[in-house]
Amino acid sequence: MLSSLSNCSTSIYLHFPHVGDNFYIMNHLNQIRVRFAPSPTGYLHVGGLRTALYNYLFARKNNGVFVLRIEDTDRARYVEGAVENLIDTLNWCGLEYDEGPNKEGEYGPYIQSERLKIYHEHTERLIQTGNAYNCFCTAERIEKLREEQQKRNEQTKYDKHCLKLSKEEIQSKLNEGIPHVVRLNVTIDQKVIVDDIIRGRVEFDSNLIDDQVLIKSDGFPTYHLANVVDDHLMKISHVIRGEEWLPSTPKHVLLYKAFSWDLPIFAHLPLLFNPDKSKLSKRQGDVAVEDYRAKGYLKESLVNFVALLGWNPGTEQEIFSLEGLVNSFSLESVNKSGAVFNIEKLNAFNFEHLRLKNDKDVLAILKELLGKSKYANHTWSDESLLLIIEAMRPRISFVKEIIENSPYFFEAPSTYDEEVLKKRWKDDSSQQLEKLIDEFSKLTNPVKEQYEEALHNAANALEISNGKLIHGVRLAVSGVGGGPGLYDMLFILGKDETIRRIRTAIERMK
RNA sequence: GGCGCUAUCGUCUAACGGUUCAGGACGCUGCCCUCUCAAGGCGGUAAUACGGGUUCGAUUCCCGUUAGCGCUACCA
Repeated sequence: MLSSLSNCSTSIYLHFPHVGDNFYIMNHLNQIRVRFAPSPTGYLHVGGLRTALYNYLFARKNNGVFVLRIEDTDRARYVEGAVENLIDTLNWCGLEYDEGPNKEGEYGPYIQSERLKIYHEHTERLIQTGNAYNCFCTAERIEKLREEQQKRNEQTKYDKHCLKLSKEEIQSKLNEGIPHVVRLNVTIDQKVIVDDIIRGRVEFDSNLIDDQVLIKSDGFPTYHLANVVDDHLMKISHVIRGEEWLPSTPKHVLLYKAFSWDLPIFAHLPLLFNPDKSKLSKRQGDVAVEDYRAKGYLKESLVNFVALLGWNPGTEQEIFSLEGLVNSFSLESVNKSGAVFNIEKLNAFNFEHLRLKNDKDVLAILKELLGKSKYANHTWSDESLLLIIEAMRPRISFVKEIIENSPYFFEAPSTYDEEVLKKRWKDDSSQQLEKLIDEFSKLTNPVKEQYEEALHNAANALEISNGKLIHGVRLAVSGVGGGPGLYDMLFILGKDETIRRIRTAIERMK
């Protein structure tokens, strides 16, 4: 496919800074510096989280620096409060950056809209060296050009029309204040090589690369210019980003070349997909980290799950803390192929991480949820909430399920599950439970074993099996057929409440 | 259309040419345990897209086909 290029007059063989098997030993940079460079569109996409995470892990693993840079060069997409939200979400995930907004390092500012002067100075250099030029073409002309090219089934690209303008013409147009952009002057017939840690060597034909706009007519740089200038100035050693950037990387390579700058090392991450393998999008479920946070996912599970989408430690371990991920992570073991974001597995991770959490943390979450629930006016002692947590933890994947699945710990049942009623409540149930109430009444401050003993006594006296009583009590006390062990439930509810609920049930079954 | 990337169970993945009738996890499912629901234990289900090479030997290397995805903006 590249045979037509075999007689190219020039080839760019770019500096490929790897030594032996170790990509990380670099000649020109002695410090690992990576960046996460989102555009503030309002929320953190889970794909963005994965990119941020890999950058973070790589930095931490290699004693490097993790930079957060805000790419807000598209004024049309500006969203109020997006940067604050982004930082908040990143912090919630535990991905603390070393340099960035509100945490200035040597290479700031870290918000691109505050770096306009830098981009213009660099663009001026490019124009002077002939690597870029002013373009005064109207949107209409470009549109028409594109249409014609499409009609002829040609590659759609700018025709370098304004490159032919004389110095005088340019100056006079500039003086007239005619709107213009600055374009990259891509030389033809070159082979542009991108070396990527994950994908190996990828070659591009420069004839297929458009004279990319570098500075828009509003004076803001495009991503292509800004990211190259900033990555260089911020001494970024490794550019770790999504695969959607791979096709425009040759443009970036050409820019580095035009500036006579060394290349960073590239690593293009595989994409995340919807269940139908299309690019992960809002239409098919939640894509914002904030959504998962709101739904009660633990940051530990989200981070752990997302880490394993495209990377694995080479062992069979799946459950990791953030520290564990740092220790095991390497860019070489990142996969090439995209991965489906599978909620079921995320849920399973939440289940696992929920049981790894200590009681105190779960208690804090539960109290927060209760405060936002219909039980906001009630208060429970930490002691009893801890007992509820202990009873429910093996049965849930989310803390909120304690409230959803076992409301009977917080209020008496108002209805009884019909199916269970049919199956477990017989004609003689009421009478049997009366006997049980007698036994329970004899107890003072009973512990769970005493409930068991009392129930046993009642069953013996009635000459029935324990099971007969147990199911009836469970239903009377909880309204449902499932849940923690009966005696645990009774102990948590307490003697008085237990008896009250059994009485209510007997009354209502009449 | 052009360019590029990718291709192992439904999904996430392991296997870095040969201890593989392809391993683990999620899901689904059977049994055990059990006062229920879970959890847990022990099983089961299910994959190398297709076709050519290279090789004594290909999931693994090469080529092609097919499919999926990405990019093709004065968006990132």
